[in-house]
Amino acid sequence: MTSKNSNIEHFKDTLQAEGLRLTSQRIAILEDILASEEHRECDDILFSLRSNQISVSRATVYRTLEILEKGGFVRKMNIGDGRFRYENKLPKPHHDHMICLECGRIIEFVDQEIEARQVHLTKQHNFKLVRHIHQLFGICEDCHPAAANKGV
Amino acid sequence: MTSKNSNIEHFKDTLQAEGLRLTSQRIAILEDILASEEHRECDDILFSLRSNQISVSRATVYRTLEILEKGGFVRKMNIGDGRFRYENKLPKPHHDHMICLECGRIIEFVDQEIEARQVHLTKQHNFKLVRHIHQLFGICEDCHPAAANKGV
DNA sequence: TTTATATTGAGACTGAGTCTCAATAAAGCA
DNA sequence: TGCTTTATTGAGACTCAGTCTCAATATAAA
Repeated sequence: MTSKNSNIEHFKDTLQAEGLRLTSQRIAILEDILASEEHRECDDILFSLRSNQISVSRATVYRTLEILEKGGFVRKMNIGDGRFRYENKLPKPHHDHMICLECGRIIEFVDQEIEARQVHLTKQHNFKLVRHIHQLFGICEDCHPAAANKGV
Repeated sequence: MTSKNSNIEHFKDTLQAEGLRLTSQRIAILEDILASEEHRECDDILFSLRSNQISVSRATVYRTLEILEKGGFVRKMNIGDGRFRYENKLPKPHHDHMICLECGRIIEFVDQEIEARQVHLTKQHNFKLVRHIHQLFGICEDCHPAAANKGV
């Protein structure tokens, strides 16, 4: 609760710094995102709000998501299927994703060696690294039970 | 020339194996792709064909690109800007991409350590790795000349 | 040739996301 | 508190890449 409130406070500050207003829609959207650990697309968020009797327009969700992304509250990601997903970014360190091609499940991972190699490689090309996308597509253990039984 | 013809032969075989027909449009599209080392979107290919007085419909380009992708002639990639790009894949080993946020330039790279870590990480999660996307976004040396002058 | 059927082109359609604009609601001020 | 200014909202029009439809055409095999 305290942390939730501090997030709302932080959001309020972010808005104020940009001359934006704190509206009930924006708070509702932020709270919905903070309450989820999933990687959801706009409509998932919209339907989640509606299931809580909160009616917001799709345009407002997109608009708020943009503000939240710029403010570092949300991470916008693209897994190549033509839709963007958004994940709660607040308490999380950087990570990349494994994506199951069968069930869509997303597993987060980080690897310091890979991170270091990226820096090394970009330096070699005199390329200023700003951000990266690293996605491993495959089949998760729930979707290939035979292999799962062979043990890790 | 010989290699180009062998590619067309290979394409012919691929089509035959699937019960598909060899049409002038399909050959023209494949030849255009083989002649380019760029990462182009559909319309780039379409305009390139037109500049050679070859008129093909956009739908046919998309349809052929799909066949070429399945046949391993072409790699379809998504750099997150809402459009797909296609690159000639034929003589090339696997590689990933650095993408300049300013000029759109694409630099190819491979790193065996990263490849190995990916395998290692997916094994840890009992995840069957099928393919991956690794994109490093940043500013290429042509777009930050000051930094370039400081040397590599 | 003829025939069966895959392919093509033109344009309608789809779907995610953006834009427009009148109505509404924050926020600062009297 | 009420007033005023102006940011925000919602609804739906719009955009744009990509897909689908279907009649006309072209390929491949007989």
